[in-house]
Amino acid sequence: MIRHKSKVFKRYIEDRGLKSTRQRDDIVNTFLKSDGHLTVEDLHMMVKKVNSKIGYATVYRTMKLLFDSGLAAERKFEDGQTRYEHADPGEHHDHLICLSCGSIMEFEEERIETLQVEVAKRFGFEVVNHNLELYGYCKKCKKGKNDLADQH
Amino acid sequence: MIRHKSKVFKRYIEDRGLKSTRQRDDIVNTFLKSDGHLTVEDLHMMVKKVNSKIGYATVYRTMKLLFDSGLAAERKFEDGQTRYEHADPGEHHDHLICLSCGSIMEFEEERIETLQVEVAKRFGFEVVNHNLELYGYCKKCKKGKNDLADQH
DNA sequence: TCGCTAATTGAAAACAATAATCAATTTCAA
DNA sequence: TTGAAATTGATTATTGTTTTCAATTAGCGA
Repeated sequence: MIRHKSKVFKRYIEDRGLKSTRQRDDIVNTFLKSDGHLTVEDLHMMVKKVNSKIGYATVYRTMKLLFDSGLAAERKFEDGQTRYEHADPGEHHDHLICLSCGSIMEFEEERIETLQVEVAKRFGFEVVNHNLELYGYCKKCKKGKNDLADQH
Repeated sequence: MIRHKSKVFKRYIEDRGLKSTRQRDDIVNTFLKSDGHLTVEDLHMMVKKVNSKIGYATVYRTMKLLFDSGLAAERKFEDGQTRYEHADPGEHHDHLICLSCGSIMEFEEERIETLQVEVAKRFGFEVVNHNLELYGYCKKCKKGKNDLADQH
């Protein structure tokens, strides 16, 4: 899987006359091996373990390339920091975000998608993509909150 | 309506020992008389017509107060600029955002809300609020796009 | 392999949106 | 009226991201 995506990236780079560099490889590999919703800061920290003198700017630039190549998805949640996650073609999901611990969960719900398209149609609107985030408290944090409340 | 909301704000201000000032009144009135989804920049421009020497910072601060008082809702779309719209208690809606002309339309779809809660329940997640934005092309811009495509 | 040109890098500066600082001004309760 | 506390506007700081630019590097062709 990673191998394949690596190839896709190399192909993307070659196709537009860009160059393959050590830094790009390190960043791409780190991203492909990772999991979750990572900020540029997260990625920079991770890549530095492999290649200690990689700069922030290079991470930003490479993540843009990964995004453009279709391998990464950019997510902008309410905290204002862009996060990157693996993008799988044809796949789409939305997020549950815990306001207490910050954990991010993914879900798919075809029926919501269907209704979105239906609503858009009412407006003569053509949907290209969408964001749906549910903010609240995850199972663990909700429990904590209730325990706390119980003490009163 | 505006009268009433004005009162709510005055009440809010008094209740926490804050002071009523000319600047705040000007900003609040401008916001209450406005319509749509306004950035701080929009609001600043509008308020300056009434009170030409109001600073940016005061607009930021007052919008925070309007938000805290429940009269304004903060929306963060993908362009990274916070927008404010009127908040009506108990009311909630989502947005259609045109990628071409930037127009923002509102919609309500109870069935989507219901499904959201249902999904959250599957995760043991307690939803506090949510964002749903559909990005794409509005009726007018879609038409323009097609007309353009027809020429080829 | 060498050399050259264009792409890339990292550091630093620039940017944009927002927040915090602070001296001067204003509000409002006593 | 007055004085403590809040507010203002200008400016500076901050945060996340992008751009600039001189130095380095990749990779094609000889």
